[in-house]
Amino acid sequence: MQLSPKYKVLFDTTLEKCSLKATKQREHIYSLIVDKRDHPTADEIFTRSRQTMPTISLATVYNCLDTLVESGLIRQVNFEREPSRYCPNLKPHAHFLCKETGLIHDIDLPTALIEHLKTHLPENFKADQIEINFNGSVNRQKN
Amino acid sequence: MQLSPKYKVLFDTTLEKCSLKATKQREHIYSLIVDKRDHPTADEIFTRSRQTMPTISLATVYNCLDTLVESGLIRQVNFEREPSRYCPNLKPHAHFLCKETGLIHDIDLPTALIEHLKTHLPENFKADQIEINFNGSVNRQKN
DNA sequence: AAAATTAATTAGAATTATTCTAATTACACT
DNA sequence: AGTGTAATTAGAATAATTCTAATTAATTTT
Repeated sequence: MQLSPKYKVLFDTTLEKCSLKATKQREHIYSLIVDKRDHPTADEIFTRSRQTMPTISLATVYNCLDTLVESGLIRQVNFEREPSRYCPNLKPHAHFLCKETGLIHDIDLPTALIEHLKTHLPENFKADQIEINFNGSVNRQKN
Repeated sequence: MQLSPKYKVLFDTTLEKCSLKATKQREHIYSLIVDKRDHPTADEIFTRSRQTMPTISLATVYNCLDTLVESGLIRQVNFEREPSRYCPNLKPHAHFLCKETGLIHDIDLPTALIEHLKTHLPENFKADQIEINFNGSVNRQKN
């Protein structure tokens, strides 16, 4: 609900750089995604945002999410054709969807590994982005 | 439209193994996907299938595609939230979506590399599947 | 500061891919 | 031939997202 100085600066400067306005709706939605990093859907974000900003509309949520994704402040995460989810982690990483819990986990991957993947492309192929999604289950740790 | 013996056997034995029936609609749809490997959508498959099987319904196309995916005869390919596409290539491979042409290309990846990716998962994470999607552009080769 | 311009938000309708429902058809087995 | 089960079918329903047109907010120009 309240962005920490670090994220506030990132938010302001990033939007500035894209000549987009740092509106209160955009900041509110961004702060929700930064605060609760459970990869929420647009609808979940809509519900959460109305708790403290009851007049916000679903269209605005979608608009703001698009803006945040385009500016590079958040990433859109898609598994199969499920509703899109949103993630504030900007480090290169993959995602893991646990089929038991439905939870999505960030998986850190070394940049070198991601670059290595690109070497398998034919030479006239130029990749802007790589998306790596794991499906599986997270086993409870023995104790 | 007519499955080669190799694919016909694969089709029959795979469905048999899953105790599913090798109906003419399923075979027809499978043959279209094997024949024209351009990663068609359900709707494109529906249009193509009606050319030689005019009574087939869209629901059947979806049902057959589900069946073929579940039996492992084809793979479902999803980019962002675009309509699902279908692919008969069963070797482990990634996909590359060219933003200029909209075409999807298969990218062969060594099994070892895919296995290597799994080593970056926390040890209690067990992956059933990995999906790797590239976005970018294919540059015309200089000549 | 008022007026004008532009961008962002809003509510609700529209779209689109997909799934569901209920009825019919096709086939395998007695 | 009759019965049971699975598959197909048409059309309705769903759900996520996008679109439209009107309003609001913010910024720049007069």
